Amino acid sequence: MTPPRAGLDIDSVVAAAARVANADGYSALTLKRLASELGVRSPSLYNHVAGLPGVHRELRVRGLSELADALREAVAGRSGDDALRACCLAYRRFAADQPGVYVAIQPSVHTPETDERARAAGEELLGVLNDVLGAYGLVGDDALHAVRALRSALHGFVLLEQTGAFGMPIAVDESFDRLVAMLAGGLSSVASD
Amino acid sequence: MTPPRAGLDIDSVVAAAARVANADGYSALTLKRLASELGVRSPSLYNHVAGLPGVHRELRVRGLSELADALREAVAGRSGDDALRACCLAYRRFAADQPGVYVAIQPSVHTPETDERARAAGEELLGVLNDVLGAYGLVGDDALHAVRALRSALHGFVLLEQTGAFGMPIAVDESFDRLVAMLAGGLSSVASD
DNA sequence: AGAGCGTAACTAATGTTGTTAGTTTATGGA
DNA sequence: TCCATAAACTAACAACATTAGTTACGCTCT
Repeated sequence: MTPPRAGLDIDSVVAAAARVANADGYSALTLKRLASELGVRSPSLYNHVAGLPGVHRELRVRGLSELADALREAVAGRSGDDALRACCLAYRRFAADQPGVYVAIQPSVHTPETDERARAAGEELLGVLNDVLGAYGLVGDDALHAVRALRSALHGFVLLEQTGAFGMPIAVDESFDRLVAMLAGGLSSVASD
Repeated sequence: MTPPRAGLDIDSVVAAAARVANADGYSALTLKRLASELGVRSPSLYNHVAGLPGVHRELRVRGLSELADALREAVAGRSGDDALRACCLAYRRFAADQPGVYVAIQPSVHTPETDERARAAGEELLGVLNDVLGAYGLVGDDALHAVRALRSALHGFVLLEQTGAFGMPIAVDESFDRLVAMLAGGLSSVASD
């Protein structure tokens, strides 16, 4: 029979979790579904991850890390408005390509941040954003507020788009372009004060 | 004994749902929890709402309507940047005061928009935002893109704040003020083109 | 090559939740 | 006062996560 020794490991489990979450939504990511995806019974997954919360944690860490990589790569060799724009596009593309993983990345209200790897990956991500804003000459509080504005705008747009809150998807690309332009303008005006 | 005729109706159920969601998070809103909150067994709730999905729908409709009211009230008698700022503050306050309801308001990816009342309440909300932006002289596509930018920024900020994604809550009020100022500036510059 | 051990898979069983079906009984209107 | 309606109940079932205990593959070491 097939079952004995399916050859799973953490990576293959997390990869399957990403597939399921991206295809059918984060809430469809159950152990049963994940197990069937891998040709295995659900208890077997406990040999590789710490239950469903463990799957969520692993997916979050992997997602944060991948997103940070994607942004870093998009920004490489650019600076100023050019870097900002590339960063924003890459951010949106990531969320569009991996909607389930993007949801998995988000911290939940009632679980502060217990995982060290997730914290580190989050720092990594913030670091990239800070580098992008560095070109605007923002330091101290200005940089803090700017990165919050950037994150808010990106996160909000991506989430609204993903949930279909914009209604008919008319000219969404154009809307995003204008949002990015508004951010660029806003950051420049703060920097020049 | 207490049980016979507890005197429930849809409103009391939805109100209890809001209490639970706000206090312990949206995911803590289970029928069991809700029933115990109301001094009743879970099947009894089916006399008033269509199961857990029904609770979610009702809470969403009520929340959208309340938010629209709050924004309309905040904006009343104001215009321009003044109205925009009041609107943003009210939006953020609503999310802070009723975090669980705010989550309930969001559409989910895999359920387009089947409820007519929710659709109407959503339109209502959009109407208020459009009115606020009306003062900037935005029409047609400009208005569409502007309202999307406004929603993105507000939604993103509120969600990041709510989930604690900003880390230490340092100067969050100041961050919000600057975001609103950036929006006001961005809208003015678009309008004057 | 064969024995032995670690580990990945399994089955069985439990607790929680959502849900349905069927039953009882309070309450308001004839 | 009686009865029809509706609001509560109990009982039972299905889906899921999880734990405990069992089986058997496959690598390593002689």
